[in-house]
Amino acid sequence: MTKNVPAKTVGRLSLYRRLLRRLDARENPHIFSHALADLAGVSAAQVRRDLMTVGCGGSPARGYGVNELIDELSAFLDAPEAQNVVLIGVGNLGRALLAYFPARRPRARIVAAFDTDAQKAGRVILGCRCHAVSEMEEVIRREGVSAAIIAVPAAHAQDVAETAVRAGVRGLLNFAPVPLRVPAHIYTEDIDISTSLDKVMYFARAGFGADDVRND
Amino acid sequence: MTKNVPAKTVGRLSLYRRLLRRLDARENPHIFSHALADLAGVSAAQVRRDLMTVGCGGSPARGYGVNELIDELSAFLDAPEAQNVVLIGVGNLGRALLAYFPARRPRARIVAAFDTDAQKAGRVILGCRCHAVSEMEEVIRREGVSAAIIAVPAAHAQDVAETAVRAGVRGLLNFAPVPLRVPAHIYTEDIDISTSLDKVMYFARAGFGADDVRND
DNA sequence: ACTTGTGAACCATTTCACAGCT
DNA sequence: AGCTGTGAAATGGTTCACAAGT
Repeated sequence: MTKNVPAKTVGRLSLYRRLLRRLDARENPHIFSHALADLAGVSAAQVRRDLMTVGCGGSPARGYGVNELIDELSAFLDAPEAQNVVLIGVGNLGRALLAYFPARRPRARIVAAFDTDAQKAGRVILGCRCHAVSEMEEVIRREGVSAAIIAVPAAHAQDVAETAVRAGVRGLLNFAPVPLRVPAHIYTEDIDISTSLDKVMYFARAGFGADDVRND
Repeated sequence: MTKNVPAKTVGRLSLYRRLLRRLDARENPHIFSHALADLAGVSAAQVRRDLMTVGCGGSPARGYGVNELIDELSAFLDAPEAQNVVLIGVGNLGRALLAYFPARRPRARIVAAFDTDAQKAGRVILGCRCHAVSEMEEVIRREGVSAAIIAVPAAHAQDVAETAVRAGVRGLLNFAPVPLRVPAHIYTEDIDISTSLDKVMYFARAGFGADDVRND
């Protein structure tokens, strides 16, 4: 069924949904592609093409129905039932993620965390039970976890990724500053903060003329 | 001079440099494009093209000199002197970033942090002086800050971005889950953790056949 | 008059493939 | 024999532009 929607499109659809939810649908129950495009910082044609890709339609007279769109996007983006997620690495970043996620993402339940620090094993940190890394494979299997968030130092990232994949995880959100070598059918999203800062520092440098920077 | 190198290429160059630094140049003072490609998870042709773009050369016999490459990449990526950066928003994520960055990025000095919480103003958090947001414009000007890291809630992101830009910042690293509307000559890198998790959740779902997922 | 939906054109980026070097 | 450097081709993604709808 799913017609091979590009990752970039999925990303924008997630953004559209978030922006639409911030709108008060009572004030304005409909929105035109160019208005949503403005909010998202993309072109109107891009919005229409993205929505078309997942079968969302609007009317030339009124545009797209806000609530309708939110529901259709959710039907596309969300799995039928909530998906279980684990966090690997409960350092500074890991704790920030624990504080950030559970609140606003009820469809992705962080069911367990793992850390090599023996002090942390067994404790409950920010509402999330923390286990030793040695228990990871068993817990992931038992809980039917579909994705893992990797927030460990570079040196351990490949290792924990392999363990997670062996246990049946199908998606990885990788904050470690190294690319992971995993089988092709495992989806990996890298969030490389160091590289991002390098890019910002590079383009923030004085010396770019009229600034014809090609961003993506 | 700088010949309009695409942001994606700059990102990979930053990655190559990081990977090369992890190598022990004594063990292996030279590296072939396919070996570096393997480490970076890209094609060998990609590596050669990227290095060519910034004028790095190798020899068909030995490949590229590791230390030489690190130096050439640094000459390209780094500004002549260290650049000053500020952090806006000292919540959970902001503190994690403070703990993460200063250690490993000596070229990007986080010279100040800002928060609306009056409790934090004046204090030194993780080695970084924290100011009230009202002082932001003045501090950014005084310190000659070239980039800002935005780690505030969605509702405040546009506001603080505008203030930072008004004060002369040229690059933004945005962790808030909304796109920023800033002038075209300001480089913005969005790190949208919510969207990234949505993408992982989407592609981690069961039901993708032989997995012909188009990633980027 | 202003919109949506969409084939076609366009553009950026990646990969191919091979000449030239060692 | 195996590499680098690089035009040329291919791929993937975005924008154009316009027919059709209201």
